[in-house]
Amino acid sequence: MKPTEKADIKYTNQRVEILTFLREHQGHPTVDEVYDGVRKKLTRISKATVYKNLKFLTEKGLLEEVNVKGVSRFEANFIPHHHLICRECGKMEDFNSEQLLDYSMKIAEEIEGFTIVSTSTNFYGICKKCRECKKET
Amino acid sequence: MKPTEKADIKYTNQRVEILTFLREHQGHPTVDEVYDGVRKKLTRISKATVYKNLKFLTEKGLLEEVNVKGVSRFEANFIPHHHLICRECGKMEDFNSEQLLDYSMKIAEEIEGFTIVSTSTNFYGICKKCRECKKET
DNA sequence: TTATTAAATAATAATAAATATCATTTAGTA
DNA sequence: TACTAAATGATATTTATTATTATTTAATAA
Ligand SMILES: [Mn+2]
Ligand SMILES: [Mn+2]
Ligand SMILES: [Zn+2]
Ligand SMILES: [Zn+2]
Repeated sequence: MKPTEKADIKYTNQRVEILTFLREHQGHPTVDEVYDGVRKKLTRISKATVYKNLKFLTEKGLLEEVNVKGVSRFEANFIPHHHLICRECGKMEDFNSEQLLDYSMKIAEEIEGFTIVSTSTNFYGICKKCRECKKET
Repeated sequence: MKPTEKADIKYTNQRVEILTFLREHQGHPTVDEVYDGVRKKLTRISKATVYKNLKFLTEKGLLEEVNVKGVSRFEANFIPHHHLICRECGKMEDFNSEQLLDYSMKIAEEIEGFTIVSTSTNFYGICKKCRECKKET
């Protein structure tokens, strides 16, 4: 693990592989996708360990849990960004717009009762693939 | 149910009560909160019916499922709006900003590969209650 | 480098959440 | 009012998640 990395945790092989996998796969993988991915390196890893560590790493602030259409997914990208979400298939892509972040944070300053520290905008629609599938029918 | 309402569905007592409850409780209730709320009117309603109908009404476009900190919640407010989300307790409040919707939709026009139909911004932070709790410790 | 030890793991059991089944009831209609 | 497809309630089943525990391991210091 990078020596620059904060977090006072034990970097076990299992945790390193989970983090590495998520950092190399920016598509917001599910629990099962993480499990299958990590198993290629650590064939004996238990699914309970994957569950426990996804939860643990999320609590420690090294991961974020997101949810699309009822399915939990995990995010390792901590650079503030937005998401394009397909209402059809649940695909979730990163989308960057510094100006939208700035605009939202400016608006956040006006909000009372909540102390806002970050924002993220979801863009809902239909992805290219799903749009083409629908045309065919 | 309002005669103006679309949706070609059977308006059973159970469905009417679920929709009514969610429309009268804008705080994004969970499955259990819906179940408990609706049971005050329909004491014999089954939990399976609540699950089935929340899913059904979501598919029919009369409800929306959201998720905060791994917990499913339901939304009956279809007027485009934003959310203030407490990272501490998971509270989720509505927040309106027409200008932010406009700004986001303008940006959405530039996006390729996705056809965007709506946007919503999440403001993450800490609510008043949680902030005061933390001060005390 | 090796010994020590608290924490993490694998395997599995236990819970909780969600869905499926099916006999009975009901909303919508004719 | 009678008919029928669909919905319900009760419960079984499945799936997702968390807890338990004997064993292993990462981090620390001798
Ligand atoms: Mn992302
Ligand atoms: Mn809302
Ligand atoms: Zn899609
Ligand atoms: Zn709070």
